[in-house]
Amino acid sequence: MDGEANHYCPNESNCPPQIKGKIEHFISRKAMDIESLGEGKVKLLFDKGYVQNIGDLYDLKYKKNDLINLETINVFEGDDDIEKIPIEKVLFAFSYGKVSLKEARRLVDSCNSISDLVGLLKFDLTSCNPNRYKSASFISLLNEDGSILSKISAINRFYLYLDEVIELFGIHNVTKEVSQQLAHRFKNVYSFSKADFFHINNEINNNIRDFIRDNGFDFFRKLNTFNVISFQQKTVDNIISGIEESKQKPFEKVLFGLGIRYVGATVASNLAKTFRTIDNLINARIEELTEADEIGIKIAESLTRYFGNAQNTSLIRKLGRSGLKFSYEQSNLNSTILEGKSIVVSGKFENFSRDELKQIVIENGGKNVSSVSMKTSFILAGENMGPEKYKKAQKFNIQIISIEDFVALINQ
DNA sequence: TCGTGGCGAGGAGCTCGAAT
DNA sequence: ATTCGAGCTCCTCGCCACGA
Repeated sequence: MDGEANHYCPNESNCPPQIKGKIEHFISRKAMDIESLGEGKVKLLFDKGYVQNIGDLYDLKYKKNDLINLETINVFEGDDDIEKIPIEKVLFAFSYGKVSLKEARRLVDSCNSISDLVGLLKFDLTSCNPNRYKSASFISLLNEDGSILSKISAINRFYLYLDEVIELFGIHNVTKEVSQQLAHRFKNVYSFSKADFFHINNEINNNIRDFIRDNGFDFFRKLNTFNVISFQQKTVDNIISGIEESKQKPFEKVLFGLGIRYVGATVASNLAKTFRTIDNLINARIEELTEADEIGIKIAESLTRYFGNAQNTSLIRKLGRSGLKFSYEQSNLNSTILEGKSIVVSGKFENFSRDELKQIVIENGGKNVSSVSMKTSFILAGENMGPEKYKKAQKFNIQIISIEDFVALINQ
């Protein structure tokens, strides 16, 4: 879109990054706040076909046993350095458990050049007491096939590219071309499991198949170029209970979670209060929408576009059947002491979270705002309030009050 | 058992642009 | 012209899983 920093993919319902982004938005703190799920786990669940849209999250409880022990090596998209592997990780991976990553790092740190390192690996450590230096047995392993050391020496860098590591890895059978093919293939998958790993290698070269089948996955795991994401019992329990608890979230949070363009937390809250139910909102015409507080033509058009898509309305029906709230529940005001006041909450508080304080503001008739302006009534400041907010408060002469003063004000 | 490392939670600031 | 929310990035710290 012209003049905009953000580009919206027109292929909304079939573009994987956009679908994953919508799921991430839905589970985020400001929306449904589903604990223990985040970017990495959402991507794994999506890539493995467990979650194709936000509605599928509510079916995960039926697949609990499939999720436990689900594991992937996760390649982050757009990471330019993904191919560069520090030499200590290469040594760690080649040691097949004989040397720790920490120990490999210590070895590398003690060297100023690759020839120092090769020298150290070739001579010094083999004479050490193996109990003091676990590396010793590893070094003798490297020495059995001098070509590993000589190749590292020839490369003369403290990092290797992925294809160079693969070339070292399958040292007797892998050609330069095959290692480049493999490196390219790994770079261009987002995540893969042990089964995917065998599949890739079977495709490429039968000669190295057996070797990789026995050692490959663990080797790449050790290389740590890829992040390992795994679902253990505790994680799965936390995710399932987080998803169940999200059914208690009020309508405005659900509405925000749908990820409709221009509908953030505040707009969602206004819409929920004004239209009361999802059906009223779906059926509202543009002119009815723009009559609502702070809703202009852009937001109204965005809403009608969203609700005009049958996939979106069927998703909403599915979420409704799962037990999510799609009608507004009026919260009882504790007082009207903050009526007409715009309040900024900033910093850390010992006994309250910021969200709790914002809820207290609403329950007492006040309005939460996120940035300081001349219209701000006061700032409720905890430890380490934003320095820019402080500057603006000084500039506009806005009162800054402590949590103690705020509590006293509410309890008047 | 303890150290390590990644993910997620919770906080911040900044820019852009919609609403008024 | 001004206000302030949306949408983004960045930072720190605690939790969890894994390996030595």
